[in-house]
Amino acid sequence: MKITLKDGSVKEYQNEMTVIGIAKDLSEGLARVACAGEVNGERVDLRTTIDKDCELSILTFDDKGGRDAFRHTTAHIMAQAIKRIYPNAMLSIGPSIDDGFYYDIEFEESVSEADFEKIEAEMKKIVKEDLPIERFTMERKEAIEYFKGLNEPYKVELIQDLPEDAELSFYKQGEFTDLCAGPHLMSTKPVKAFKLMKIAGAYWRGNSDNKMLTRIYGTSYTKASDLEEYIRRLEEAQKRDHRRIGKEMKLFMFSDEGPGFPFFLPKGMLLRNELMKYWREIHYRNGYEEIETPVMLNQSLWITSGHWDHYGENMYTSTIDDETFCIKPMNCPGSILVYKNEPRSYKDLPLRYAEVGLVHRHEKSGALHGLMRVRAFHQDDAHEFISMDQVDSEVAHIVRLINEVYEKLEFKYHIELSTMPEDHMGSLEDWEKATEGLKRSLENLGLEYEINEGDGAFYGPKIDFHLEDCIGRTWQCGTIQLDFQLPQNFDLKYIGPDGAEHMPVMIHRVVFGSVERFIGVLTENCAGKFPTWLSPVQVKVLPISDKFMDYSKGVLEKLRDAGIRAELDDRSEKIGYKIREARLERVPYMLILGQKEEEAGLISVRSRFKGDEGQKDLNDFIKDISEEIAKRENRKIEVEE
RNA sequence: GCCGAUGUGGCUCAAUUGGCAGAGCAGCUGAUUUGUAAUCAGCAGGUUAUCGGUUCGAGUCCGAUCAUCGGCUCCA
Repeated sequence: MKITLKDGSVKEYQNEMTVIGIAKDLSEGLARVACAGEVNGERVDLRTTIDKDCELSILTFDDKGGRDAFRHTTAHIMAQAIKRIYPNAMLSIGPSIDDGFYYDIEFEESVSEADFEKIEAEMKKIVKEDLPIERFTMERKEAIEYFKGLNEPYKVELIQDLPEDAELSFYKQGEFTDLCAGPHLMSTKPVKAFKLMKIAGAYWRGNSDNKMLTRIYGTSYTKASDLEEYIRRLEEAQKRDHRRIGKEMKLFMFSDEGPGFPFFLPKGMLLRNELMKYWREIHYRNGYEEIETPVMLNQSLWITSGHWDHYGENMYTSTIDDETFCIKPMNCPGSILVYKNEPRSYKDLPLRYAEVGLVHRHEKSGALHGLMRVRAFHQDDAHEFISMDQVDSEVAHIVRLINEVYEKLEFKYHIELSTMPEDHMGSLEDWEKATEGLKRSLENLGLEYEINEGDGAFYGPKIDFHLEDCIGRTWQCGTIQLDFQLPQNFDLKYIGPDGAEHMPVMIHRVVFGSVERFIGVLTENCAGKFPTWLSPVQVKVLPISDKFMDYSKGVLEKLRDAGIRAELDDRSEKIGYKIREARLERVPYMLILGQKEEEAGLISVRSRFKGDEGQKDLNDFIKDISEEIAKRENRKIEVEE
């Protein structure tokens, strides 16, 4: 048989071979680090026998497939350890994930992180026992009886839900056997470096009507040093947490009196206002007109829009003169009222109404997360009224706009297309038409996207833009939603070139999403070192001693006259101390002023980008920094921090 | 909302089996007048999240509530 390897070379063997056998034949070194194999694109065990021509890759920990096998084996080791300590624990599922693995387990007793130590100790023993891992299959009936006998109801349910003809594979290591598709390592021995990370509740099958199981997260590496490096990286990432930086830089705060309601502090307001100034410029340039609609509107409006039906329990309400008013959770009905305020013509389309609206949504207490998930936030919304044949060009127009903003701020993002949810309005036909329209637009633009089945808005499918936070969680920011429902509910019309009435299509879209969330992501992306144009304080003036205070005040005044956000550190402290503090405040530029500068009529510039930039003429500096700000440059940091 | 954890000056954290609530930083006052990541000294700052209980005695033990953190569910 002929085996085609990853590098394209072909190996020939007379007899059948196992994957590990071929690996050994290729090199002993490779065999030692091999975790799994991939035969014609399908992941297999190292113990799998190959008896015909195929393409084969040997997967190591450096390959995703190898890493998955390694972590999955670690999950089994953890489960085995847990069954030794808690014989009555019932196992459900335990997959590998991006940076480790987890196992969902029902415990009789309450287990907490305090128990990790003894579980890890037992895991160490299992690794040391060097248990060979064997794979075998069982008949469905036999398998069900087997797990019933072990009192593993979740396993029984998993088997029962598999198709009748599915092959049921099992992995056995020592006294422990688990239902598992594999692949797995050859033995427990290579799992040298592992750590249980956290414990959390997780609903069985991800359904909140089901029982909550205990999920234990862990991770593992082939070397202890890699595990340490991973933990160190996590700690580094935590320093970028926007909640921490927001506190350090005095950008925003929260109070027990308003859970989920952010307070913006002076420095945070400067940042937000700059961001919105930029937003208004690009929206004006892209043909948007800004409006503002009321924060509260009569409940009847929300009944017509469908929000009351689909979302009522998350809306804040108030009673005024015996009538119920709802605090808006979205801006769209307000925009619709503006649309209906006058007769519309096809010549008005696309009509783009932008609104930075303050919306309130009663998010569940457990869902709140810093600025990322709040109960009151500003949506940089726009509602567009277009004709059916403008869908493609308008979606492309918006995608380009979002892309421009994300690139300006150097964000990485991925796109998801979300389709019809169970709880929805409107006909299947409309949904298909809208979904196809969005797909077509993305494909015309040549953009990659994932499909997120059933995750659309109740009134239409959507394109979502997801940004990453400091520890790799993704947050939906930009979104483009196509809507045929609200125009119907509100009986929207425009007069076409044929003189007849037509119904417009609505697009709901945001670029930042929630301004608050966007600031959170932005903060974590740059670790608080905002580009100069967004920095709350752009220049800090630092006199060497009080003797140079007058000169420094003159410099400060000139900076401020030029529209630069500058502050003076007028404390009687040493220069090293003032520099240290300005750096902790993440101020991009420091001007150090002493005898030399005053005598020469110059300034000494120290920046976060290049460190000491030497002496300069103040007017030259103002010219340079003003240009950097006006162009909204993202100046690169060239010095070691 | 659910599971688990946490809550002590503005911030970061101490406080032995239940036994006098403490430190550093920040703040204030004074001295120092400083050349590129922390000058020195003094002062002030607390109903230990809130409410209740056990106890001679509670930051510590128990219960409830609130908030926060990590997940799960949810996110129109």
